Amino acid sequence: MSGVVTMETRRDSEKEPAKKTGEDGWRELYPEIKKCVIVIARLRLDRVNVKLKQVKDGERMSVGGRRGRSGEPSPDWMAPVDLDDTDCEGGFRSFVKKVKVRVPGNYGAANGSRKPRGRPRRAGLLRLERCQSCDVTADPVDITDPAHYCCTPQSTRLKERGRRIRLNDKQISVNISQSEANNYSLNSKVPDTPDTPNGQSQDTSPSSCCDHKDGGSCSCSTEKENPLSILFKKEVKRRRWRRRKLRREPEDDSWTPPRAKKVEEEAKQKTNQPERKGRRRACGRCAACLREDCGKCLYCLDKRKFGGPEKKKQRCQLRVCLVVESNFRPRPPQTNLTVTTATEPQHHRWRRGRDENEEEVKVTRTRRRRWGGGRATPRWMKKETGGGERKKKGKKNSPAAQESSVLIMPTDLPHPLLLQPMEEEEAVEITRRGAEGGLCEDGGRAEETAGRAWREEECSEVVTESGTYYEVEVEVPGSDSDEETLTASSTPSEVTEVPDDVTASCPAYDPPNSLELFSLLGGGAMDEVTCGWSLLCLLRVLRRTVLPAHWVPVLAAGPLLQLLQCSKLSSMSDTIVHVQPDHCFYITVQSRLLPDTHTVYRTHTPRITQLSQLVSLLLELERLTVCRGLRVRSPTCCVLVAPPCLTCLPCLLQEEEEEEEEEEEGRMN
DNA sequence: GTACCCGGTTAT
DNA sequence: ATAACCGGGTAC
Ligand SMILES: [Zn+2]
Ligand SMILES: [Zn+2]
Repeated sequence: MSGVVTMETRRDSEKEPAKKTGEDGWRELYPEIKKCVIVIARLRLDRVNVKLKQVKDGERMSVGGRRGRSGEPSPDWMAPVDLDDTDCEGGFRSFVKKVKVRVPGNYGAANGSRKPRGRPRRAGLLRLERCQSCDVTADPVDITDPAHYCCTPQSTRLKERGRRIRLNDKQISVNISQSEANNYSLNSKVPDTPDTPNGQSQDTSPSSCCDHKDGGSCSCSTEKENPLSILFKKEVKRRRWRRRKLRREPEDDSWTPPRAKKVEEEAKQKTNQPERKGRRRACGRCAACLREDCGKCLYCLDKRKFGGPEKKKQRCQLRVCLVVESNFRPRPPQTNLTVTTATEPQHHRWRRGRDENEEEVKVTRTRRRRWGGGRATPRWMKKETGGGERKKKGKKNSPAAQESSVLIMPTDLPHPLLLQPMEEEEAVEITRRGAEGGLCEDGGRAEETAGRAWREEECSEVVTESGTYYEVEVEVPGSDSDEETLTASSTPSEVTEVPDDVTASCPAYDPPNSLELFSLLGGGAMDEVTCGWSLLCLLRVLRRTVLPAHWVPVLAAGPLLQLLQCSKLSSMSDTIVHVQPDHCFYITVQSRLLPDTHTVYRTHTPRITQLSQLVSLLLELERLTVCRGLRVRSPTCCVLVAPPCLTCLPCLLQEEEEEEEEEEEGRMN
């Protein structure tokens, strides 16, 4: 046994200073350490100390002193170690954990291991990883237990872990006391490290520890001492365990806490999320795709053909496919498209969440989509599983249920895109509530004049209690079918009631009640009559539904059901959603047809089969604005753009081109 | 084999 | 969170 080393991790904010006392310094001081004890303790609120004590093989730590509040520490967490001064104040305790330490070195040449991916690593980051020889599948493993923290990619598990490992986090004491026997290994690449067959298990690279790429030759499972990397990192804020892997990687190459795994799997099943297949591709048709590399942007300059170092390896910024991009990433305010300061793949951000753009090229509008990615599906678009009962009950007391003709508007509206119904959602969006619903018994309808003010409050309540789904309850009092409640999903927005008299063109006839359930799934052949009929049904439902502000449903010749934005104040004024008898829709804006390639077609099922879809569509439209295409209007103008953009890219480019031309002309003269 | 560039990983 | 790097999938 030799000295004690203190590894100090500081808050991100106080980086840099005293590097030598940090991990690097630690390593420099004790390059020969092979085994040690890690002590994690909280000394001060603003600092984390990890003490490392070198121990000999098999040596037993005999530690007196403090014990965890909950009694004996588990064998692996040997005991609290005496830390100087004040460390136990505030209810935190220190424990000792056996770890193996290897001296960091450079990857590469010496042991023939691979260069890690990603940014070049700073030399010698100390990494901590759960030993693969541990029984990670043993059931009652507490994922909150630092002992089970395994770390691989910084951005994934490590981050998860960091959240808990933060020693100024109260949880640490709890977590540690629950620990079980586990081994850690500490290491970074060392030249003298015995190599492994595929040269990967030693890799500090993200997928490293058990990257069975080569088909099961991983040494992790067989070699107890397999060194894994560990990184002490305090900062982390992932909300859930996330495991990612290359498509081709085998399933079990990395460890996910069982519980988290389970959750993940369940979630996956629930959302019916299709396996990701292939990578996304640009549409190849949009203005951007058809463009040539600009040769000026950051990525162009990176390309070999422009004499670049080929480091960034990204597509020309001006060629970022519009179809893909316009979907989810509003462009930065700056409209200067020749910028070279633009950030590197911002698109990475949204890409991650939504992976639907693969198959771009062949997707036609007849294909029904399912959005699975990203945040959980709002509940309203999920199948109701035995929630019927509960729902009713809950509603009874909910403010929403007590108001008539009032829309609840949650305040924090998620991106409308996230509200997309799943492809296979059931047609249960609109449910009839019979008399037994008993809503509103207490004269809840009195509120018709209620301003919008109160709703904010109510909304948040609703949101809080019901999680993340948005539901609008509309009570239609006094109609022939007394006490009828429609439930439609929606999102906050200005809302208005649909005036009854707007639908003048609607023939005055009443579809049978059985059709009031607006559900047109089932597809199949529908004759004209049926189609017209179904439009009527839809119209009828719409008339009873609170729609986003100033959208008015009317029936037009065709037959067509049109939704008009009647307000001149809306950015969507003069926009019409045309729903055809087969419930496919198209959109016109100021008499211009919204091009088929436009996002909204991609983000919505081609057929409107659910009221929710329609509402969602309208809400999404409300987010957009008409491309001003000031001086010129590109033939491929997108018509609707997402602010802060005011002009679509094609128009901008065209404008740009013309400007250039003009400039040249000016020069010539 | 090469060019392109997506998307995971890592530094900051 | 975001900028940067680069392995590797894919089309050719
Ligand atoms: Zn470019
Ligand atoms: Zn494109």
